[in-house]
Amino acid sequence: MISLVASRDGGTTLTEGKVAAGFSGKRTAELVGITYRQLDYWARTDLIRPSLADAQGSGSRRSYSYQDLLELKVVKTLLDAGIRLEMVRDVFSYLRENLGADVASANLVINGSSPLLVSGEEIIDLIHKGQGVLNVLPLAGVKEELDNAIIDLFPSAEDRIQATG
Amino acid sequence: MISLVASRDGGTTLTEGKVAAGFSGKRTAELVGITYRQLDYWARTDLIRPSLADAQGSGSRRSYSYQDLLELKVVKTLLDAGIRLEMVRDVFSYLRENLGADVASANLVINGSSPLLVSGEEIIDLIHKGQGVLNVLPLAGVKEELDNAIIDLFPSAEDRIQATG
DNA sequence: CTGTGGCATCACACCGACGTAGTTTCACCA
DNA sequence: TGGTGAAACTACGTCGGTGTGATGCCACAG
Repeated sequence: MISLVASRDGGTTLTEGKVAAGFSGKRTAELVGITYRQLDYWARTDLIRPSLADAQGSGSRRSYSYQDLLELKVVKTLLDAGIRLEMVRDVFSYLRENLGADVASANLVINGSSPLLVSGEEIIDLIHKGQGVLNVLPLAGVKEELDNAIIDLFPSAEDRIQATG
Repeated sequence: MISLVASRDGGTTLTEGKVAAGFSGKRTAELVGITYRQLDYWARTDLIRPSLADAQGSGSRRSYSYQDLLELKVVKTLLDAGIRLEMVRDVFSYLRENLGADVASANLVINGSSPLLVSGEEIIDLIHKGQGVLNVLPLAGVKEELDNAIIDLFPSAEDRIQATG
């Protein structure tokens, strides 16, 4: 399990120790590498909503958690791999129902519309018994890319990213 | 390498030994499990064209080879797995340029837009070094399903399907 | 307490990948 | 050697997933 203690949106200045409110919509899009329009569309259509503060009409602000960013990055990675958004929706709704929110390490394996979280060893079995298409995504790489993007934008926030699992 | 010696479209009757002209559009769609509209669209947009006889205007007939059916079934399987047609196009154009037409056994592995044909053992390496999404499709299963569909429609054609590799 | 920058929202357009319906034209059978 | 059924073609509609402004509105700075 991995968590970011503090982010750098809102807050009067770049004061150390300030626990910010999360990531704004625009910043989230930047960090994840998607357009604001995509982020907006995905929120409206219930793919991924900001867990810290949802929109409440014009002028309000969405606020995304670090966990949200991770999930968004997973979506983006799957899209880049040529997977349809519809399938991504199925995957996430399934994961949310059948697993905790700790979609963190391990590998995401998609077979049809029933995804799994498995270790590297277990994947081999799946391939040998493999019927149909197997989509394999190592989540560690996703986290790494995201953290690099964050550090790239906020160099001093480096120490705030802590590995707990 | 796997080849079907004779099919069962055209030809006066079900005469044994008759080497037919291939599979008609409608039959091809049935056997592969797609709609005629999809088959038509894919032909028009240069995804997969009938290699035995292309269309020559209204009233003409397309004629698909067994190899065509295999490729069409691969496309269908990838689509069912939630992969966008655009990615499928990239995969096939790459395979046609960098490999022979013997897209037969082995496993199809897609990493970005540069697919590979590898054995079961080699896949393990790819996963360990895995960056990004890996799409794995065992082609043996695809052929099996196609052959079953053909035998299902033409029971007496069973002996005409020969494995040569 | 108020002005305004920034964010959500809206309206419109667009493109790929088809579905549906109607039309044209050939291939094959009688 | 025709007729005709079936296959290719055309036209039009649709839906998801965006891009592109324009507009409305609130949160926060001052």
